[in-house]
Amino acid sequence: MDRSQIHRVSVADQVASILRQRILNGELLPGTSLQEVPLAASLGVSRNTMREATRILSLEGLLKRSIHRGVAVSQLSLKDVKEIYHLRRMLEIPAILAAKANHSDVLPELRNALNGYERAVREHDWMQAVSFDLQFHSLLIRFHHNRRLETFYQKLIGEVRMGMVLVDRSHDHPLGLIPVHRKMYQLLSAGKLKQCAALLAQHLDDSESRLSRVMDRQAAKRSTT
Amino acid sequence: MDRSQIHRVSVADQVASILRQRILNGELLPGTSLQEVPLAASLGVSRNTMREATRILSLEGLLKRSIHRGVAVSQLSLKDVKEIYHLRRMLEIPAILAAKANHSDVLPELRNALNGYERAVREHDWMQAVSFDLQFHSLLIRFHHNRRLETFYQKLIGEVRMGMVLVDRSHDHPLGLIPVHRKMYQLLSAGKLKQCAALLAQHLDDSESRLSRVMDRQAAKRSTT
DNA sequence: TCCCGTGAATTGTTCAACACTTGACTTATT
DNA sequence: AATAAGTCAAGTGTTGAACAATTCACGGGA
Repeated sequence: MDRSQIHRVSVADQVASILRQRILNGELLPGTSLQEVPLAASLGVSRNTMREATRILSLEGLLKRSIHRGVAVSQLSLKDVKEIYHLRRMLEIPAILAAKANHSDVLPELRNALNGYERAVREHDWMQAVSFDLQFHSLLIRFHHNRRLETFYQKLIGEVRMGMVLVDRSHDHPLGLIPVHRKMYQLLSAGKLKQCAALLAQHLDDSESRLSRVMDRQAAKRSTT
Repeated sequence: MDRSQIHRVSVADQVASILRQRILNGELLPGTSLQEVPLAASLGVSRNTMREATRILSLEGLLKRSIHRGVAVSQLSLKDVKEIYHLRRMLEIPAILAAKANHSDVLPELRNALNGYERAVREHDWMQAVSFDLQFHSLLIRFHHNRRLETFYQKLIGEVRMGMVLVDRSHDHPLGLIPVHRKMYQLLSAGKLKQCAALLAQHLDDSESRLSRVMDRQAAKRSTT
């Protein structure tokens, strides 16, 4: 076997990563059900390994496991969106307010995410724009300096992303929102934390209603099918 | 095999529950390493099932998995305690402040936990006192009305508990803290949310320093062994 | 139409084998 | 004696095949 690169991680973890990526990229749409045998075969791993991988993803919330009925890509409901954005507000806004000048090591990374975001929007690369958008927000959470919080938030972001990639299909590109991130970055680096927090709150409201609209449309489409 | 009880849940989940309970009860102390074969045999399940179970618990943070070196019960470091209590403050205090009279369905349950706690303390049943204490705090989180938050918080509480059961061995029973929960309950049901929040903040500080002390002692003991 | 067997398909679980790592122990070299 | 290299057993990682248990769709009978 090849295995050129160092495999410090187990095959099960690698399989989980591959599936995670497919889900977050929108290759596997919410509701898609996954069958163990064909999927394991297609990736060249055993069924047991595939089961470990799906176990991981179901604990992350990306897959939903129904006993004796297999796993399927999770579907966000409107209630889920509400819950997630409640949490985003609860976590991101205090993060901004906790951003002291002393730990400004995050700023360059925010700058980076911002640049990537703006470039992606210019090039109409929606998927990448989503990536950088969410990366920007993840970086904000870093101001809390709390590893557990970061992994929890990352899980939330994964769920959000699962919904956001559907926006592409809804032709509802929020191109008008481009300047918000830039503005937030400017306020943040100027130390105007309260203003930045206010802007963020507003931005999250926008984002939530946009995502809700998409989920609603999806739900309607499903019920007619 | 017996299997009298209804198994709506998979065996792997049941095994995970059993191990979780053992860890949270202090039967399996932090640092204990678990071997797949004997453990699986002792519970009468296959190695694969045991692996799924340990996978679950390691994603919950109760077990730590080192590739090719097996799993061990997680050890809380002082940094972990700090992180966890940072989060507890961040989540519990706003929960209190969000406690409106309109959803007071939690109050009776709080009352219940309170009674159980006080009884356990009177009877010097430390383990049960810890259970009711943590249940009380978990109920506070319910004021957020957010399922994701509750499961996340539950994970944190699991980690806290893993440390708290060590207190028993340290002979550091915080019996002087008995009235705090009662007082918090009274303030809460009287609608004096700000006062309650302030008391909670203080209580969390106490709790954190007590736990830190225990972890410190444990770490010292480990280094001399 | 409704209810109930029946059976194929799929998941849940077990078992046995082999591959790969690790850590301790042994041996060789200086 | 100290250190490095080699050896080996124990344990985890992964596989493949088998069987058990459950679900769901299908079709026969009241």
